[in-house]
Amino acid sequence: MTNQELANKFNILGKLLELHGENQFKIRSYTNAYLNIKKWHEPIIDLTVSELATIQGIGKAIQAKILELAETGEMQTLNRYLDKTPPGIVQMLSIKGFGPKKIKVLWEEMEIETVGELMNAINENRLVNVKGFGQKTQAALKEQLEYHLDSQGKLKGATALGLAHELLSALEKALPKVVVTSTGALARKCNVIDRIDLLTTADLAEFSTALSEIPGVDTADQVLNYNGLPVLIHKSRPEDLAYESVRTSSTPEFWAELNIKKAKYKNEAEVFIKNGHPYYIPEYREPENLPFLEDYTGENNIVTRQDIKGCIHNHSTYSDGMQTVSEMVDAAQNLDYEYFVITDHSKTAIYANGLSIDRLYQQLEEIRTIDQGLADCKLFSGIESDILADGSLDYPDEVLAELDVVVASIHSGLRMDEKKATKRLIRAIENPYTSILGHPTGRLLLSRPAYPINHIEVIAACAEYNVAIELNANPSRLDMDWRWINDAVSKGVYISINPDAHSIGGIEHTVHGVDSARKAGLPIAYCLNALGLDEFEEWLKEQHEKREE
DNA sequence: GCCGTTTTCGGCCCGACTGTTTTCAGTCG
Repeated sequence: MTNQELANKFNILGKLLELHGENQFKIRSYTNAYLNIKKWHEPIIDLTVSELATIQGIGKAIQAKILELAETGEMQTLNRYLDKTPPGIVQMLSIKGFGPKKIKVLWEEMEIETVGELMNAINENRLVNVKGFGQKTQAALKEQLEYHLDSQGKLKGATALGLAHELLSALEKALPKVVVTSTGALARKCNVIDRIDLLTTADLAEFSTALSEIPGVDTADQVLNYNGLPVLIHKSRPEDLAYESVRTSSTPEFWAELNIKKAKYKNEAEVFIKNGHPYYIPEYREPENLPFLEDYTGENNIVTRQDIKGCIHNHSTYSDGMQTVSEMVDAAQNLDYEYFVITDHSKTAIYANGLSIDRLYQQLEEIRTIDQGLADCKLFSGIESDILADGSLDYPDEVLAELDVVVASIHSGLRMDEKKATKRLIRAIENPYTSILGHPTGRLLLSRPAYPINHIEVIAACAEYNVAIELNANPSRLDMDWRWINDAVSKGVYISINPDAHSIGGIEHTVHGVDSARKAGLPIAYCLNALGLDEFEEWLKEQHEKREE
């Protein structure tokens, strides 16, 4: 059990207690335990009682519950509360903008116990008369609920890729002589996936038998699924494999545009070349790329993980990271990064232990000392500065001037219309201290929609003010969306593929960002952190000159 | 439920934002 999974148990327990009107401070204790467990630097589940006791906010009762989870995988207290709460109510707890207090009111006063009943009540305009609710709350809730329902049955790309990988390994073991590959949205490395597509030359009956014997595969519910994700099998004759591989991995719109003749081909590349196309990598086979086919630079010019030389936007224990600056940069050095940028949260991000000016200076000194001791990796200073409501940054200019890199991001006040959000972002982009615009739309895939922005205007502003745009590589964000990359590249804007790492393990989120960037065929030359150290320092010099103009 | 003691129980307590209120409650990052 990972710390995140363990922490989630206490988070849900806290929310359930709140639903059932328990003591506020008890609830706070569980919520504290959730926060502390989530960001602990080693696996909590392996710790002994005396080790657990050293963690702030973990007292006797919570120690016992962790031990119980370690031994049995269950927590009786949690089970008891789950038993006396309708599943629909538990489900509602995961809808953003809708907390235990509001759910409790609806449950007790309206006797709403399922998501369907909730949707009905909203559609019949019945929530506006409930105390504490009103027109706006009802409308916001409807929006969140629709997003929530739309997210059901879907997985983030990184999670689905992991699942598919397991399934393929098991299949290869069971059927060593036949070809099985993933195709469809998995092959395109989509950000969100709702189905596993497999392509095989196996006999279907034999394949189905092998499949049904793999743990996690369920055929009972009409639709074949693996751990809840539907599985679709595409059958190919061996001689059609290359053709079928391109066909099934392309979206129908992209495939139609290609006009491929049905014939025998040796491999995917031949399918494209013999039909007068460059080899389009699987990730790229999306309709949104059709208007930009002329800009396709070819497989060898598209960014890969190996091209990424620097690691920008990382957190440490100074704010909400799990590891120290020194531990983080050591890990980066082991991964052969040429440079590493620490950008902890700024002072407004109180929830994330954002840095006061004093602590920022303290960290700056530490960064400079550590950097002097590094042989193969350059450590830069930075900040992830909150963009405040009016678009200004979070520290005075003379403080920002001390830093190598400023990533400017919005973390609060997310409910904005397009006009307000665009204006707020552009004001931050115009700030001469801003070097990179962080996660431009604030989306959390499958959990929180993006706030709307006019991305054309935002990208144009980045071009004008020489600001790079982040592609946040956290699999929950992947923001900016890859669909906007073609426009950014055409305007000469650098894309920075940043892990937003909060732990050593988070550093390699970078691969998911690369997957997403490849969907737009991002050329290496337009990826900021594909620059080598010398070129990156040149770019920093430009950034700093901007400050003096 | 946790913490920190004046060692046996009282205090604990993000701030911004929003929408509902008419001074506050709920939710979020």
